[in-house]
Amino acid sequence: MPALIRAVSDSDSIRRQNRALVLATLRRCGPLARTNLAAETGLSHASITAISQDMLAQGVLTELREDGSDPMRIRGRPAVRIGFNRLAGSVVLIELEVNRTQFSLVDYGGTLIDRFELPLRPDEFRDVAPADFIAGQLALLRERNRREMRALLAIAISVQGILDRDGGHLKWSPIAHLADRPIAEDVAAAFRVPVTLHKRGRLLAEGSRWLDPDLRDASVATVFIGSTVAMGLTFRGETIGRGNEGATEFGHMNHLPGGALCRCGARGCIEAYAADYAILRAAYSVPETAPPAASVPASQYEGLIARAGAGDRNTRHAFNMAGRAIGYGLSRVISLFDATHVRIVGPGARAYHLMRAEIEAALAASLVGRIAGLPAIAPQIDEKNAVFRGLMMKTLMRLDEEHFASLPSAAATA
Amino acid sequence: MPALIRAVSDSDSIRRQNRALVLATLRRCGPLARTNLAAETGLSHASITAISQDMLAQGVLTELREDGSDPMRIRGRPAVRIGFNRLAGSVVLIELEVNRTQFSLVDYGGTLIDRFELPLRPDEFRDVAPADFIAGQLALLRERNRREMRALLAIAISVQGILDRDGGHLKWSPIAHLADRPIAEDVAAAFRVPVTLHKRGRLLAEGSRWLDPDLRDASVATVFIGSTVAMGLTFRGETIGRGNEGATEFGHMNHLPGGALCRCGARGCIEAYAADYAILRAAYSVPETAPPAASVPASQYEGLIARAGAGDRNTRHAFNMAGRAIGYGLSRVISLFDATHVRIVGPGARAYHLMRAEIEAALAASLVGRIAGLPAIAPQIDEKNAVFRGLMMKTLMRLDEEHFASLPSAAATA
DNA sequence: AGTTCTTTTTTCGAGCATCGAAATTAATGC
DNA sequence: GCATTAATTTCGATGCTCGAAAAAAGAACT
Repeated sequence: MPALIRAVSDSDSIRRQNRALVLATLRRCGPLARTNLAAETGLSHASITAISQDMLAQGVLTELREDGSDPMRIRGRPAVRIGFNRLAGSVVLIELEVNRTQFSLVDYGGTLIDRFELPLRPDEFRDVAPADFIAGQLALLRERNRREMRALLAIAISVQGILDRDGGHLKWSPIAHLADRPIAEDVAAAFRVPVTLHKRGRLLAEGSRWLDPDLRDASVATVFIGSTVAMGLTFRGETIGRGNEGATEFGHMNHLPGGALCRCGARGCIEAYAADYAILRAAYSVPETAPPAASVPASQYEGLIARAGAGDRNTRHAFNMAGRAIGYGLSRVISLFDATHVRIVGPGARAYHLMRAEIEAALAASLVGRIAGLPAIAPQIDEKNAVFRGLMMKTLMRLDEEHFASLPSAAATA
Repeated sequence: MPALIRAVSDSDSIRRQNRALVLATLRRCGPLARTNLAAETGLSHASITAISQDMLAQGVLTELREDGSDPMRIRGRPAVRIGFNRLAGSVVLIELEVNRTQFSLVDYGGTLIDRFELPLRPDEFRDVAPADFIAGQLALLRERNRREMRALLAIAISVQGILDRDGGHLKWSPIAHLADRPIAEDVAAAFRVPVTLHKRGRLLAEGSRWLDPDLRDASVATVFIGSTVAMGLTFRGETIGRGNEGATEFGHMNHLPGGALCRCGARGCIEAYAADYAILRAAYSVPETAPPAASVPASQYEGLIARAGAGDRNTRHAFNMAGRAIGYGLSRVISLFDATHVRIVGPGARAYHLMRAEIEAALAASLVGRIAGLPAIAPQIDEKNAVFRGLMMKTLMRLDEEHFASLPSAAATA
């Protein structure tokens, strides 16, 4: 129930909402016959006919001609499934991370058309404006996919760091020289499509919801542990906060006042105990006030896990401290929002068994943990695509809602 | 944008939404002429006429005949203002607190009709079922207000403690013997009206939003400091979470692992540093592992503030530690949700000047505090009515939305 | 007292999206 | 070729909003 910022409702808003409902259902279930669409949405068959005719005429949806033999069919008129018209448009999804970046071109149906990945030099953005870097790569993408890029409808960029309340501007980022540079505006101006920035941690939550159906309507805290620590929260199936407000900065939530030195410069952040560099530091008994390593290769992190597995006391202790930081962090989170599920993702998921005892102990020590019970915690090893998936679904569903659901009726246009 | 749990939209939902819009506007602005109502809601004059005629006929709204001379009026047809029909129904609002309880009878227009307050014995609910206690007081209220109680539409109860996810059941409470007893069900059965439970901390946030127009659309953390510590969060003008899920348990959020002993039995809760009993304990150098005092009289707490003001080192230190706990707690909260405003309410608001430096230092030490800037923090001394106000607005607006906005049209009935 | 002006409120017809029920379509089975 | 079955469309009704024009209710002016 929106509280005060209500809008007038009229036949046009009904139209938009029901069209959006149809599109959301197709995103969730894949192509469906009109009959199933009616059952799934709760709309009458008559309305589904009207809506689908309209959107077929507009080229938003398309009928799937599946002449492939269908041995299961029994009798009656065969169902014709309807799905997204892949030609309706395309979007570019960009993932900017500390040392790599990935560009993906996806059509309206969610099919990957082209993709490439680049390493990112630490000083990349010192000399080149981020927007120019992106524009350059997009030009490349356009070379290779002229047709699809002509139908470009949106560009969405996943970034790490702190966005301002409107989500249009990066105020701080672990990616060097990236914060406080105009990105969305400049790219939007060059390509004449809307450009949105998204916080990586939230996309992770969004993405794991799409990858694991159990989580779809649950309240989930998705914790990424790797070279940073991040969290996305969903609440009964909705990502918390609209837009980019309310993005969580779990990694830089304080764990111990005046504690270990974090890459962000503050003391006692969770990240300063649980990120890869923190484990490295503790495992080799480097003082926790020592400046963090610039980066920890994946292989080295794996090595630390192995060392702990082999029984090395210092390394085990390092992971214990990490678990304690994560656990108390989670206990603080559930004091504010009672998550029913916790998913640990990223490289740190492989070290979950080393942290588990401390995580559970910390949660059990809190009032909410005792009363409401512990959330179901599980590592999720294979989440490589979660960010991409989240970015894609978010972007496509935004198109569904804001663009395609509100097209004027085809009849009116004709 | 609701993500997946969408509902079909039809002309009936338009009807409901626009009626709810009209009612919400009247709650916000008070009685309005039809013309102003149209301007304020964005609905056409024609629709406002239709809607108001309908709701006048149903007795939901009523025309205010204000024949009082109106020297300001210039020309033209005089405007007739429309307001809530006070006879449309009434609600009982119950505030259960650790040592007192208050019963208020309010009509649909929000006018207080009757009220009484009782002290609550610590063992009150050991011998008497909470529902029986409440039913007894309600019977009394009925004696005194036969007419209004016949039109009773809802009972809403403010409680302290942890509610389950559906908000129907109290799982833990600082009020002795109150948790895990059937309350809502039994009272509902006895009086045949819906009974809802509300967490006090959230009502505080809801109420201060209504009392301070600046906060109406802001993201606010309202912190209560007194015999307990509690927090309500609003997010761009909406209370976080629907229903009772997501209720914050700020007072029992961990501050220091293994720290001071809290009334809840856990160690290191914020409350164990910042509630009145914690100040008392620290001011007299009682070990922080000593069991908390059962209750601290208001006068004694005032005495502690005075003592600190007079320069007593131990007491000053006690308030500093409290500020530190609150400050780090807030820094953790804003790492998850960037509040723009913080309001300190309750008895502790009078001690704000003693805690302020530590609160601000803690916030400034966090990444989010540094990057996004500190929220505007201010004590709000006079909040006596905030809980009542929040409870009332929440309950009446719920009636607006769920009951009166969805009545079938008067024409259809006739 | 009557007329003009101004502002509020209502009336009227059109537009549009939904719905239920009935009709139509396109296959299978015999 | 004809009955059966299931998917889809057509049709008329309903209910809500809206814009424009009309009606209502006083104040101001002559």
